[in-house]
Amino acid sequence: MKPRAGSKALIREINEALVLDVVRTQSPVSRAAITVQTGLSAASVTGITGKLINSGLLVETEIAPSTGGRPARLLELGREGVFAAGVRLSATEAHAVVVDLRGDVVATHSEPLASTEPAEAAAAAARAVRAAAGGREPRLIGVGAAVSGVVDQASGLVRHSGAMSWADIAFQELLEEATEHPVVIDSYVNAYTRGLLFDDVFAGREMLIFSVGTSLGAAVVVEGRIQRGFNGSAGGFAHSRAITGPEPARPCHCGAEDCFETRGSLWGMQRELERRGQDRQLDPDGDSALIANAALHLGIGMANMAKVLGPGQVVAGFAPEAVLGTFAEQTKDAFVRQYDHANTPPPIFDTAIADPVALARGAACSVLAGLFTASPTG
Amino acid sequence: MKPRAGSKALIREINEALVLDVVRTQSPVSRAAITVQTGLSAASVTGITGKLINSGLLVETEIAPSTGGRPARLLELGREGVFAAGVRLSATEAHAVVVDLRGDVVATHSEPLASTEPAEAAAAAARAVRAAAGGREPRLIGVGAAVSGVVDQASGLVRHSGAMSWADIAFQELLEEATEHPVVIDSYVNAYTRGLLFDDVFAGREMLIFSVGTSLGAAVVVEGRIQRGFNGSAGGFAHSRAITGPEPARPCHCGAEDCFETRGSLWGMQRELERRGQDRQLDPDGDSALIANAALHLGIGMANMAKVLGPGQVVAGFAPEAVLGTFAEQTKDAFVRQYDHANTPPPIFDTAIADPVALARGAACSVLAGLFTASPTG
DNA sequence: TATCTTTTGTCAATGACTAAAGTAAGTATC
DNA sequence: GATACTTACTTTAGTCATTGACAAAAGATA
Repeated sequence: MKPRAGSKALIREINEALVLDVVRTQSPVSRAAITVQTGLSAASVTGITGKLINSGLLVETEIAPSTGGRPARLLELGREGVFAAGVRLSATEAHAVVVDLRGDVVATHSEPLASTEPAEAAAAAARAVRAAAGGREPRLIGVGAAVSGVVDQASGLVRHSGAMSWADIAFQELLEEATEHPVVIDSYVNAYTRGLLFDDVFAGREMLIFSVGTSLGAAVVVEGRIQRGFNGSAGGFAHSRAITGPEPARPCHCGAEDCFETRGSLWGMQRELERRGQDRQLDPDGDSALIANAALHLGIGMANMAKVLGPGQVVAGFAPEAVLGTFAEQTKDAFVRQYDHANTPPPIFDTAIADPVALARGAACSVLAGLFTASPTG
Repeated sequence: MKPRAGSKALIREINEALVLDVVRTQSPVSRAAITVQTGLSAASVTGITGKLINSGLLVETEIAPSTGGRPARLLELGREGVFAAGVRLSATEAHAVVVDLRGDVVATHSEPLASTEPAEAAAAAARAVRAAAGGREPRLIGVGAAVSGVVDQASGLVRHSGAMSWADIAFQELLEEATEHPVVIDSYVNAYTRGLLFDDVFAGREMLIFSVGTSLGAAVVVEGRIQRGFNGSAGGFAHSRAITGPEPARPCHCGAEDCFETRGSLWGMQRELERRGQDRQLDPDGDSALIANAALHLGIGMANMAKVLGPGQVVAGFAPEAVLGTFAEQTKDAFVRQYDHANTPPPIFDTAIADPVALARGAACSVLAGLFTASPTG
């Protein structure tokens, strides 16, 4: 991100974002409290909140009981002023949600994909967004899209997506033309992370988020910002090498052997079943040994990555199809055992479900995040 | 880092830093060029450079040949306006350097340590700084310190240092009292990285820096900023688990087994010699197999970490005592072979020498960096 | 010499902030 | 019930960094 010169406009942007963020996290809140929290003068807060109320981003709701003087007039984020949309794109459907300024989902719509051809995918995504938005479309400030694969958000390119069979597709531009709204694209796991960051429970400043499903993904949050790395390729722990011991090596679709993806993903487990000559679906009960082995490798891999970055919190989001008996619990156990050896305290480890709505909502939250942080999106 | 409200002072800081950084990277440069580069108006550039010249941070040097109009009056960083000091602290000595605004070393001084007791270490460091600074001491804007171990720069605490036998020492405060200057502390590898970032050759925005010596260290640079992680514990790849195959497990001083530090560090190699009953120094020729094995593990570990973060550039800084035959070259070979499997292009891999002066200079550059970046030090 | 080009400096206007004073709307006290 | 006190918000006047417009400087060009 190229540095930007300071100007009065920048001051305003910073302070508006600051005020909005205080209201977001402490809603409902008085102007006096905003003054204290932001360090701005009371006069500035009056001016800034006035402008934000005019544009519908803030609303005055109740009047607080007096604490000995004039009672405070409490402010909250406006639920009707602006909206953001998010789409989660898979090979078969586009799942759209619309959220209000608070990140609450107010509408959803799902649209089938005729093909994974980029233009058709963008058209289907646009139809889904339009249907979900309905009469709110003029108040949409942008559309976020969660795409499977390696996504370079800065350039708007999908570098590589196995599920869609894409390579270097300018999907941001395609979707902007189809929806006629500003678009932000991101990978599944980064979109999911955005959603987590928007909620207070997971709003840690140093977090590591894993997505576990057909493939594996990881997102890195440092100082409250998602790190994307060179060309958006950060978090690619799926193709780090797992520690395998005496078991036979497993070839990975990437060309290497024994990547974590061959051990811990649904793809890897299914592949192992095939190798054993069993052409059937994974069975949580019958394949418990296979699942336990996957969980072990996943947990160890996650712990190794966690030790590199030292996050305060680790979240493992399991896709609905990856909820297999005690897979998640076993992964957590393996993580805790492996991390235990280090002399730094282990991070909090949470497991969660990463379903299509969570991904689409996360993508929408990427759009909202622009309002609450002044510096370029993080 | 808590968000800070926008104000005229902040704008000034941002723009002064912006101007200084343009001059730093493109010196010598005209005001007109600064106008283009920063996006500021010519009027602002006149005002800002005027103030910076007054305080000695900039100097007007030559006059450029005319390109058809009034010739430009070129600006450079002042060599005499301000200075920064850096100290590299080991168990036996404090090595201080003083650098000018351009990061060039103008003086060095080394002072022995009577003991590793924190107050004595701070006193020795202060003596070294004072001796190196001499008459420039009033123009010192701060002192940077590079300490072995896990350092939490934000709180100024050395969390853990094996070499010094420290745990949770408020060394920043001690050194501020001893030197009567503002102090920034950092780990060896982060300080070294600072120095690299100050030079154009290594000023990549996505880099991974490793230090290889008695112990191992890693620094993560994302978007041009050093990432410290939770409690400053980022980059701790030394105690990730190495992939070992059929060899016997090696216990690590941290309590775990087969950490990279047991394989790739001088400590690990020396320890392995002892295990074999050979109580002698490592021999580059006689122990070439041991060294080759260490290089292999190092290279693989570095490549795995690189794949997680996707840097554009990887630098391995070898301490002078870790220059052992072709150790560095073999490490690079192992890195390239391991990375080759991934479907992302491999980063540029450089090896370099990380000697005491490089570390001390890097620490000094941490201090200078505050002048060239407006946001809190990164 | 006159004109053009490029760089640098000056000045009034803009606007975002702050301090200080004022207004609003309650509670506490006699 | 009148007065004083508290707390919350608003208004006013003043400060200051940036900007656009213009002026001045200094050499090239014809």
